[in-house]
Amino acid sequence: MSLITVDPRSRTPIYEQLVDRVKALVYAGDFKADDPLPSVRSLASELAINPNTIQRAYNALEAEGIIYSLPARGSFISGNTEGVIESRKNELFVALSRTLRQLKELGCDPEQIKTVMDLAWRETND
Amino acid sequence: MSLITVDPRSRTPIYEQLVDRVKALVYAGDFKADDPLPSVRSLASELAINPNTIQRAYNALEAEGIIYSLPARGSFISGNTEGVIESRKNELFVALSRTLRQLKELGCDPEQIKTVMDLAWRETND
DNA sequence: ACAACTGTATTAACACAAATAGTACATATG
DNA sequence: CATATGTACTATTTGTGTTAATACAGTTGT
Repeated sequence: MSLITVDPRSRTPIYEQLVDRVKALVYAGDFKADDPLPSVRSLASELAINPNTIQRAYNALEAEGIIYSLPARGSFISGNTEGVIESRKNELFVALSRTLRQLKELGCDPEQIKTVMDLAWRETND
Repeated sequence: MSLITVDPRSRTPIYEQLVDRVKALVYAGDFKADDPLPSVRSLASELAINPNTIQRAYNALEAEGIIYSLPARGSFISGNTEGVIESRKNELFVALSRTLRQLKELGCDPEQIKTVMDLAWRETND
């Protein structure tokens, strides 16, 4: 059974869910450099999805540098997961800054923000 | 000329853009309690958009409690902009917490996060 | 009273993207 | 050689967003 799952009832396109799922597995460390992905056909069969949809997702992932595909060989996680994760951190920093700016625009109390953030930080500590 | 604008070339649905735009105007204080919105027909004419699309956006806004509509009278900003803005703050706090949690999961340095946040906070000060 | 405007409702048609279905090719693997 | 791989292509279906054209009931201002 593959780690890759999908919700057919979601409003977000299946191929996009696949992209997000693979990314998440890379971020979580469940997928490491040069790990093999399920073949287009086997994953399609397992998820009861058309192979074309799987390939579309793999194409998008390859375009983003998350995976690479070798004809007649298979598809594999990028050898540079380090860079992929670094890019992700950058995205999150941008999101963080934007959210803070929006809170400030709403005239939110800086003390409250600090409190919430400290709480969120400790919330899920090991 | 109305404050409400739309980008026809965007991939996000027009009615959704309208919803987001009205919300943003409420958050920014440009729209206040019981302010009148453009009529369905006039806004449709001004933006060169079908009236049905405008009404769909207004329906969504009413369902969210952002506006209210009176048949034969017009559509107006909710009398409770305070609660609307408070809800928005809540959304932003949730987003903030989630982003922080994701950064932590990526093993990001807490010092770096603090630095970026302090920078983002001062970035757009008056 | 009346013309002009309001929100609302309905039905039909069109456009586009997502997804499916089916087939085919070239290549690697054991 | 049989099997599995990524890739390519066309056709079709499906759902959603958008437009189009009316229509109704109620208010507003003159």
